[in-house]
Order: sequence, then structure tokens, then C-alpha cells
Amino acid sequence: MPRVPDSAVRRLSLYVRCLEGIDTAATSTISSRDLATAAGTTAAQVRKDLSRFGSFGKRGLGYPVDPLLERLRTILGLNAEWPVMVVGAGRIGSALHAYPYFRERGFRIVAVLDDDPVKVGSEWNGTTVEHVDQMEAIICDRGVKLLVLAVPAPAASGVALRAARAGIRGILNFAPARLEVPDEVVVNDVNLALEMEALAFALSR
Amino acid sequence: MPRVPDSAVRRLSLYVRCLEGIDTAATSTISSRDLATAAGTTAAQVRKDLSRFGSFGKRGLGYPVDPLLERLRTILGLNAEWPVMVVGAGRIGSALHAYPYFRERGFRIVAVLDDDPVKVGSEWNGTTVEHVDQMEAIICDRGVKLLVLAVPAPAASGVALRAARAGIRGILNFAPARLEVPDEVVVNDVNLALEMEALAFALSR
DNA sequence: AGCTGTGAATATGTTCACAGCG
DNA sequence: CGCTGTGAACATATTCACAGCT
Repeated sequence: MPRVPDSAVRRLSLYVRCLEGIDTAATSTISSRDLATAAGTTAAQVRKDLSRFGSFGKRGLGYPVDPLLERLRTILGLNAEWPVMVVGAGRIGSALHAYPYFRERGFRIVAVLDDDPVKVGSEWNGTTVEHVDQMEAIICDRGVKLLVLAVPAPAASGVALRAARAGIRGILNFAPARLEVPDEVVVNDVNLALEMEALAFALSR
Repeated sequence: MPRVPDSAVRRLSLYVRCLEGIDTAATSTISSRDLATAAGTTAAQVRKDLSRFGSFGKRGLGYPVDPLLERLRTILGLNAEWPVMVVGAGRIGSALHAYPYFRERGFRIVAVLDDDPVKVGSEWNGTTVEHVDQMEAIICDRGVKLLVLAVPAPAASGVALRAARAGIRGILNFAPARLEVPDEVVVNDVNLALEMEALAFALSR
């Protein structure tokens, strides 16, 4: 299977959101042009992105909305339920937990871990905080493949490596640190300070 | 001034972080190779990125750390203080407020707004929540140029447009919605569900 | 000799343009 | 005739390779 550029994956997610907003009773089909307008891209881009995974549009008509949605969800892995572990019972994890779009997409937070004895055992948005020492056992027991890492930068790489060895396959990393993990583990860095700096840069010119 | 690719700006921010971790008493100069290793890129990439803004390396030696840091901070606009307004007194804004790297970089949250009467007037991490009706006045009075937008998706575009008209120049947008703002306003979208989906996609193959 | 700065070569991603199906 | 699917053209970003300074 040829590699899919990261930018294309993000657009596919956007297409899902746009398609979800369509009343399929009224319109059962959508053209690349209309989908492009909704998603903020070009018609050619939409067609290229979709054709990468086969051709399910109808020439002269457009793409049938429901089958396309179903197909995109399958491609993106959104039909499966994803148990998610959060390490770092702070505000970022809390924000994600409260984020409605998170659960909607099948991401289910099944464990929240911290190393602070004050936090361990406390209720955290309906979940009991467990100690980070339990990490490996919980990953195995609950079949967790995805990790949200929201610990201070110095601790990040150590936790990530332990998690990877215990079976974690993907990490959403909020710590401003480079994670040293095996190649087969996918890391997605989210650095909020950096996003802000990109704005500051743009305004400084 | 030629356009700077977005990916390059992000790397420049990373270089700043890496350089900040260096003890300049011990090593006053760094080679592109060493900086590349620290930042997770290649030596050629580092040199290309830096040469874009002039040549301040010394052949045979490398780049002098302190002057390079100073130069990068100036380029990125990190020497200035940036007053920031947060609209949406929820968990995301709260997380940013608590995020240490935020204040460190000169981003100072000078106002937190919400439209919920229960929240307005309450203390929010040391700042009093003000009503979103006050937005335009506060933007002007406090000279705010940067906005963190963390409101529900349906409200996002309206708030953004009002803010833009009142003088906001850059928006860090956490709402999963396309903002309709004038071209001169820079928008940086952060979509956490989408980042998670990118992981799910990678693992689904 | 070591390392920068940079044009040239390559790789990657986007847009164009049109053949061909419905 | 409208709209998809896609190779070809284009644009952009990264890597190579080496001349030239220290």
C-alpha cells in the first residue's frame, strides 16, 4: 500500500466532518466541488485524495454520501472502538476527556494515570486515577493501543518507552520533548506553545 | 521578504528550545550537525533554515549559541510581550493558562471571556472572567493582537469575525470549524480529535 | 581539516486538463 | 453534458554535494 501523506489524512478527517453535516434525506450525493468548498480545499484535491483508495464516485453525479462516509470511516479506523490511556492527570487530559468530539469518534478513555499520590485514587471526571506503576499491567489487561501523554517534559520519554514496550502503538504527545521510542510506534506531537509562536512569527513580519 | 514555509517556522521554534538547553559556559558554539541531532532533523536542513535569514555561522566552527538564540528569538517575535485574550473559559484555555512554556515565551493572558453568566465574574486561575460583550472594548483597551478561541464550534466563526474587526491579528483556534475572517488575520487551527484520528489511521494499516 | 552557505538534484505534494463513463 | 479519475505539468520542500572561509 503506497504511503499516504499526512496532509491527506487530515483532509480525509475533514471530509468526514463535512459529510456528517449533510442531511442525506435531502441530498444523497455530493460533487467534489461542493465537498471541497465545505472542507476549504479544491475539487481536484478532493478527487485525488479519494481516488487514492479506489473509485467510488459516479461520473456525472458525484459521490454517494452515505457509502462515502462509511468508506472514509473504515479507512481512518473510526469504526473501531479505541481504548485510550491518559498519563498525566492534569488539565490537558481533562480537556480531552471533556471534549465531545473525542468520544464521538470512538476514543474511549479507559484509564488515567499519575505519579502524584495526592491525585492517585481521586475521582477525575468519573474515572479513578491510578498509579503510573500500574501502567504496563493496565495496557495489557485493557488492550490499550493509544496513549495520550501529558506529563512534564523530563518524564515524557521514559514513560513513552515503557508504554511502547508494554504494547502501546500510538502516542499523542503534549510534552515538549522528543520521544525515543521504537520505530513501529507512531508519535504525533502537539506543541501548543509552538503553535502560538507560529502566530507570533507571522505577525512579526 | 520571501515567504517562509510553515514547517521551517516550526523547526526554528524547536531550535530555540534546543539552544536554551545548552550551557553556554561550557560550549559557546554548536555545529549544524549537533543542532540537527538535538532537534531531530538533518544538518543540511538546519543550515538551509538558518541561512534563510542571513549567515551568522562561522565556517569551521559552527554557530555561536547566544547570538544565534537572540537572533532566532527576534525572528520569531519572542522578544516582545504578547498580550493574549482567551475566549471560552473552559478546560482548554485553563490548560494553556497553566502551561508553563506559555508565559515563558512572552504570551501573557490578559483577559478571559465567556458568555455563561455563571462563569462571568468568577475567578479563573487568578483572572476574573469577563463577558464576551466586552470583547471589542477589551481588545482595543489592552492592545490585544492574539486570540485563543475555545468556544463551541457553532459560535466560533462569529466570535472570530468580531474579534478580527476589533483588531485581533492572529487566532489560535481550537473549535472544529472553519473561521471566516479577513485575509490579513492569521488563523492556526488546532484540532485535537483530528490529531487522534491521524494516529488511528496509522494504526489501521 | 572542519563546517558553513548555497546552487543543483531529487523527492514530495498540489493543480491542471482532459479522456471517458454515466 | 456533468463530473470523476488520473497522467502530466507545476510548485514546493528536502537532500546532496561541494566551493570557500576560518
